[in-house]
Amino acid sequence: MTIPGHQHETGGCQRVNTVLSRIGDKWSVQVIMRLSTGSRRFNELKREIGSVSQKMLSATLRGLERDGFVSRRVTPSVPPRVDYALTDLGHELLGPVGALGDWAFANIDAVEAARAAFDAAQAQG
Amino acid sequence: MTIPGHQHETGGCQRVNTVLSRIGDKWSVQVIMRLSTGSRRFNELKREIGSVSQKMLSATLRGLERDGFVSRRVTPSVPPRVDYALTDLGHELLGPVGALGDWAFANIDAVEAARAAFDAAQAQG
DNA sequence: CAGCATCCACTATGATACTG
DNA sequence: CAGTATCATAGTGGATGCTG
Repeated sequence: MTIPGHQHETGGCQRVNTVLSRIGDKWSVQVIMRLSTGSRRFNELKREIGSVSQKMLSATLRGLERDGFVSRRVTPSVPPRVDYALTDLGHELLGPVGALGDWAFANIDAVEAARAAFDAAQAQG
Repeated sequence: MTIPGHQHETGGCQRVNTVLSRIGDKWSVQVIMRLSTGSRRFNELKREIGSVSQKMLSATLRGLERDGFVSRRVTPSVPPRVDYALTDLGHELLGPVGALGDWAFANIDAVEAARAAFDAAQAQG
């Protein structure tokens, strides 16, 4: 992406976008950050994140598992036990995602100020 | 984001997520990458991206402008001329976004292989 | 040229109830 | 505990036609 245009030959832009979309969805980054400190059970994650619904946590985990970022280990006991953890690929992803998150966190004030200024200009003009 | 949990005190996670969501949306990164090489007019961008609709390009640019990543300069002529360019903040964003894009591009084969394996396991199991 | 307005299909998210 | 199934709703994205 540092050399604009160089990946269009192979349709790389659209393919890469499927990964960026997962990063941008509502819960994936939350889950990845939680798992960065160790594996978690389903309801552990749900409690920690708090505001996520069962359905969305389930869907998010399935998406991350499908992409190869998260592993799912089932212990067939009663009650059942399922542990989620980052794969090697998931840990690698943590690098650039963390950098983007850090940047966003460092600049969130500037972004929110820009939004406020824009909205004010709209309301007035 | 490298120190999990440290930004929850100020609700940073939710606020940061609004930035990540913009990165994850369908057209923002495309537009940012195009503008990284210089300013563009509306229809220039539309032609270059190709598959984007007028409505979505318009909405994407307005969103990026609102967040302070893109500037919009109007030349009141006939026909009208509008030039879009990255702001300083937009150029800074290019760093982490480019890194994530590079990572995604470098690992897209692994991700697609994981997807294929997952889908095959589903179809069979 | 650079858009906005309208209508429509599809998706994402959530609330609730149920299951092995 | 760890989900799936169902229903309801809000938002996204696209097609088309119109405007200054």
